[in-house]
Amino acid sequence: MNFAVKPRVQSSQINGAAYYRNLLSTQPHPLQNLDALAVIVPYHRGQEICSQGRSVEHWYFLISGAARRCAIRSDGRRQIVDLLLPGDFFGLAFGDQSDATVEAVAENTVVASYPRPRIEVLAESDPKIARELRDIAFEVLSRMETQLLILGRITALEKVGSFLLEMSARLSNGDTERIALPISRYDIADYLGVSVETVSRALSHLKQRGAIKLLSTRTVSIVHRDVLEEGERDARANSGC
Amino acid sequence: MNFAVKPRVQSSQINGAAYYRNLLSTQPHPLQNLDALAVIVPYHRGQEICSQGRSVEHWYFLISGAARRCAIRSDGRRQIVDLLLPGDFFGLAFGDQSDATVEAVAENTVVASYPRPRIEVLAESDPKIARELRDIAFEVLSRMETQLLILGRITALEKVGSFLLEMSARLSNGDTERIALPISRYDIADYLGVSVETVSRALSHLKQRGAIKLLSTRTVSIVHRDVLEEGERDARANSGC
DNA sequence: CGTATCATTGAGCTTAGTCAAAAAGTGTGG
DNA sequence: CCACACTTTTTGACTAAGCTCAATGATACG
Repeated sequence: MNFAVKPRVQSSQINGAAYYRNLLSTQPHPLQNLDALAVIVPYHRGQEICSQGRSVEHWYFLISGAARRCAIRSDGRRQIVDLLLPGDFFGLAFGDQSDATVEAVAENTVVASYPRPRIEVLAESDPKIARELRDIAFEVLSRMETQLLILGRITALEKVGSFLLEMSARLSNGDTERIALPISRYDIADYLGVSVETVSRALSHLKQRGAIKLLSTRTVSIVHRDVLEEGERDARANSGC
Repeated sequence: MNFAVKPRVQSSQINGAAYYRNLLSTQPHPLQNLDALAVIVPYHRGQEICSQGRSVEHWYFLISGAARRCAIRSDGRRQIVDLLLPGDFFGLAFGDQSDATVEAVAENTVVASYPRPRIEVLAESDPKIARELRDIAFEVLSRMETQLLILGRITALEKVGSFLLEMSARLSNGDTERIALPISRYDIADYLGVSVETVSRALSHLKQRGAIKLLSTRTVSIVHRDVLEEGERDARANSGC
């Protein structure tokens, strides 16, 4: 009973384990030296990666796909407190109070998990590893701060705008103006603390105004970054000329 | 030009330096062993403790008083992204993008600052210190997460309610039902992402309903914790009987 | 090809923001 | 100690942004 969720390895076209291990080694990240300790597991869409209890036992690294960390309120409402994209670490220090669980949001989300006790022990003897763990914590801190700044914005238009900019920055695949949103409108809504309808309306609004293009429902192309940053306010001044 | 802001030591009733150093040593915290390295400085209300530039050079520990970390938006609106209370560390890893500055919010806010390069060097050779730094990072992470959960709440009543509960938990001076709010309504508003008037109304509402008592404008006594947790929703059910 | 989920759009209602003014503290100097 | 100016807090009236409910289109998936 090591894993509460039993993940099936999808040996679709390629030999799973070896392929993912290679994927991990080619992606530069702080714990590179500890990759031998990592267990690599692919998850299905919606599958639980870790829940409150297990989070203290491992550090996780998202190799591919996407995941969300959710907190469920007493009223049944869901809040997405963290969005995990390729290259992100998670699972370090979930608040004691928030019983947050992490779920895969894309099909075939691949996660490497490092056993916490082992890396702690290694950090005791290897200051380089200790420093890397610290750097990872800072990285997570910075991600949370970004999220905090987005949530603190007032209008829905601003929130959606800065969300798109954040996605653009974090999914930077060379071509930064074209974003493949990894999550549904529902997820965006719960991530930004607004209703689904409002997210949809904000996107339509931005599209109508020419700030973005919707190549498909999940693919956004940014036309005018400045409009996304500033929300409604200065939009008149910008579109007026 | 070590300090951009020149703080005057207030040798009010007691010898400043020695008094604060004693205060620091009596307050248990992770970097206790490094207190000899710390520079202890008292600040006036509104005084800047550190700005974006300086934040990378030091780790800070708030000994007494209170401070706020603010980000100023392009539209001039202020967001308080972190509230520092006695026992809190800060200054570790401000996001690159948020040019946040930390300001004292109470008169005579005393802060210990540890030079970052020095402690980094020490962490290289002492795994115990390395671990303590990590623990501090997790502590900050947990604080940010709490803030994220509060900001994610929908109604203003819920936000104010959970803010009071957070204050109650963090200012736990034995008597947890009586809270001495360290910040103004304006600050609360910018911390929760609502307007001042809304904060005031929410407090009045909670008072009228009997969930809290306002002993003075800045002193709140919690009567019914459950109402604060749940916001409006179940309030009828609770007060109805 | 049908079904379920996701996305968009509209109409009415509620909440919170804005503007404005009064009330309550706070601190200063006479 | 009081009067004064200043800030903070509260309350009211109006307005607007976003939520809810509801219906329709689009997509994905078996």
